[in-house]
Amino acid sequence: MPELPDVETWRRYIDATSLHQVIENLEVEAPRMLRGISATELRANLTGRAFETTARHGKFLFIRVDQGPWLLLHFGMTGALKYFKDIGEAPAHTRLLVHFASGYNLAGIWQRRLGRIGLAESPADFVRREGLGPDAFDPGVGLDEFRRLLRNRRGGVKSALMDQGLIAGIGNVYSDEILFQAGIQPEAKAADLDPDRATSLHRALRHVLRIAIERQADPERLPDSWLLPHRQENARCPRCGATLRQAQVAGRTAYFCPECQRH
DNA sequence: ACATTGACCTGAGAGC
DNA sequence: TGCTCTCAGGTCAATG
Repeated sequence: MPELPDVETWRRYIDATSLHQVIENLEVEAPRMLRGISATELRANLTGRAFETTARHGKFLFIRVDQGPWLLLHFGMTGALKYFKDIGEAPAHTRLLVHFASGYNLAGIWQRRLGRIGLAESPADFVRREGLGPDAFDPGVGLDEFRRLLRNRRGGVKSALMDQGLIAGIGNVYSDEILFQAGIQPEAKAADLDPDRATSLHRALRHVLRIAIERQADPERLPDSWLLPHRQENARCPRCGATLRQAQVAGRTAYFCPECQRH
C-alpha cells in the first residue's frame, strides 16, 4: 500500500508530467475526502494557476500552486495517480480530476475513499499542525536521533516504526521488510534494542527505502531476497527457508521469519 | 503512554 | 449464480 516509497514515486510522476500547465478546471467526486475545505474553495484556489513544484513528507504529497497554497494528497490504502489525454480514458474510481489547458488531465484514483485531499499553507506548517515526526528518509535523521526516538518508546519496535508522529512514512509492509533485514522481531521492545541492533535497524531502514524508491516501489522489481515478495501465508523465508510466521502486531498482520529475526 | 478495537471504505476471494 | 463473510491495512477515535 502507499507508503513512503510509493508516495515518492508519485511525487516524481507529478514532476515528470503535471508541472507548469494552466489548470482549467478541477472536479472532486468524493467530497468526504476533503478536509477543512469545500470543492468550490479548492477549485477557486487552483483554477487559472499551475503546479510549480512538489514536496513529500512521510506519506503526504504536496504540490505547490504558483503564488498560492499547496495541494495536499494522502493516498490511504488504495490511492494512485494517472496522467492522460483522452477524458474517455478516465480511470475507474477517479475521485479528483484536474483538467489542464493543454488538454491533458491528472486523475487522483482511490478505489476505497480512504485518503485525503486538501490545501496546506506549506509542508512545514502542515507537518507541525499534524504533529508528524521527521520524514523517515530524511538524511537528517541520523543514527543518534534514531536511537533517541526509540529509547523513549515503551512498546514494540514495529509499532514505533509505524507511528507517524514518531517518524513519518513507514507502514505495515515496509516495517516488516525493515525488521526482516535488520533481523529483529516485530514485537521486540523498542527501548530494549542494544546499540548494535539499533544501528542495524537504522541501516536497514535507509537501505530498504532507498532501494524501494529506486525500483519505483514496484513489488515485481524488488529483490527476491527481500521479505516483501514472500509476504503471504505459509511462504518460506528467502534467507533460511523456514516457514514465515504471521502474527497480529499493533493491530496489523505482521510477517516475519522466526529463525532470522530475534528479540 | 501504550495496546486494542471498531469505524471508515470497497472489491476480491472463499465458502456455502 | 448469488449470497454472505472475511480480509486487505492507513488513520482516527474511543476504550482499557
